[in-house]
Formats: sequence, C-alpha cells, structure tokens
Amino acid sequence: MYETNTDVRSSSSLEPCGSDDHDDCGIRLILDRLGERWTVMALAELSVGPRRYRELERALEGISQRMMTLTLRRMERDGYVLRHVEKTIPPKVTYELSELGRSFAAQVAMLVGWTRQNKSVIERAQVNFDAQLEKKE
Amino acid sequence: MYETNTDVRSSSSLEPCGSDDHDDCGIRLILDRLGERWTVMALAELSVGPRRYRELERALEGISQRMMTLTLRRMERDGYVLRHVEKTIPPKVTYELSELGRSFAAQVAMLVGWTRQNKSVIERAQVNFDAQLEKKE
DNA sequence: CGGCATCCGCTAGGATACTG
DNA sequence: CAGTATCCTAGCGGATGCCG
Repeated sequence: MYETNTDVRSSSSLEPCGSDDHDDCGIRLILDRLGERWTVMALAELSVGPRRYRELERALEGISQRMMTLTLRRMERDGYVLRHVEKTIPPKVTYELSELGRSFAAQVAMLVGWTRQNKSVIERAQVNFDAQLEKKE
Repeated sequence: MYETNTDVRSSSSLEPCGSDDHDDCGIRLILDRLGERWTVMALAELSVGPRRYRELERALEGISQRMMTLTLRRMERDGYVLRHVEKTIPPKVTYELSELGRSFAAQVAMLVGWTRQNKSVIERAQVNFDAQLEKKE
C-alpha cells in the first residue's frame, strides 16, 4: 500500500495544515499568482522553451506591455523564471523556466487536465443554476 | 468521443490545449474561483463534512457575511456545493460538497502539498529578489 | 439563523506615452 | 527591443444596516 512516490499527494484530503486556525498554510503564495490573468499562459509558453520578451508578448495575445512585464517580474521574484540579459543594442532579454518553475508548471498541467475532464459538468451546473434563478422571478 | 482515462495527468506538460491560440482551454473556469480569497478555505472546511452557514462563518475566521454568501453561491453555481434548506423558524441551511466538489478538493489538496514542499524555496527566492533590487538603489 | 442591499476603498489590469 | 511611468476603471471584498 506504500506509495514511495516523490509524490505531492501526501495529504489526499484537503483541510490545509491540520486545520491551522485561519492561516491557509501558504497556499495563497501560489494561488494569488495563478489567480492573475496571464501567469498560466506565460507558464505554458515558457514550458515549451526559453522565450524572448517580444516572443512572449506575441504568444500571449492581447496582453499589455505593462502586464507582460509585471507578470514576468512576479514569476521571477517567486523563483519560477530566470531572466538573462544581453546588453547589446538593441538589448536581448530571454526568459526561461527554472527547475522550480518546471515543477510548478507540471502541477498546473494537472489542474488543466482536471478542468478538461470536468469542464462540461461545471458549465452545465452553471447553466442549470442560472435557469433555476430565473424561474423564481 | 470517449474518455477512457480517469487519470488527470494525461498531459504531463503544460501548454494548454495544444497551443490553442488565446483561449486558456477553460482553466480560468477554476482558477478564477481559486483566485478568490475564501474558496479554498471553504472547500477545506466542507471536505471535513457538511456544515451549516454559521459553522462555516465561524470556521473561516474574518470573513464577512457578504463574502461568505457570495463564496458559497459561486461554489454552488459551479456545482461543487449542494445547498439544503429546512424551512423551520429559524431556518437551517446546510452546505455539502458534491461528488464534483470532492474531486475538486482533491486537486486543490495536491496543490497544497506542492506548496508545502516548495514554500521555503519560493520565500527564499522572494527575499533574495527583493534584496537584489535594494542593492541597485 | 441565514441571508440581501448599499456604500466605499483597494488593486488588477488596460491604454497611452516616453526611454536607453 | 525591452522596458518604465502615468492615468483610469471595473470588480473583489470589507463594513454596516435591514429582513423573514
């Protein structure tokens, strides 16, 4: 019955930190980042391989320069992304996932997988919920 | 199209939806919810067992009535939570995780596990990043 | 008890302009 | 090319008050 895995699923049930009173056991550290609009897409693009600033900007269609920079800075600050600068003219800046970043991307990939499998169920629940509301009006 | 696969890790690498142009393949459906402040804590509390409104409110220390209600409504709308009403006086309303909700909670538990394992690495990266910034000023 | 309605501050994030 | 700086708004979320 032993899972000798490197596995992350050491606690198979939720209930963060053994019901640590109101601390969320640090999960916010990553969920605040994932909650932002572009992080996952940047993670996805970078998990293909290293990318220059402009390449990312083009891949993340619709992103503003401001958010491109902010997103990358925050990912770098958390240690997911490594930033390499070549001080040529014009400059060349390359972004790359760190070991931590690749591990993180793998986790997010699982979430994406779960979402893909349950998307239709969720959407049906939403439609149904909204329909019930209307009937009461 | 049949999905014979119960395993969520069908795509081990990120790169949502085979580089679907700018759609994030629906991951926002769940990340927008997880990005909110109280969802994970509510999920955690409910994964222990069914709870009444006030019980949840007390468990999620610091939450406002407004956000307690909003959080529960949105979780109900997505199909994670079932709401049972007993029209007594005073009323008794009980919330409970659905099958989907338990499956979702299990996914979040993995994220919590990953966070626990990497928390210190991330925090060290942040401190280091901030220190580098100050040196340049 | 289990809500909904209202007001209000804070911040994610878009648009635009400028720089080394 | 790879940013920074400024302005602005839409929406999360807190505080407060009322209700069946």
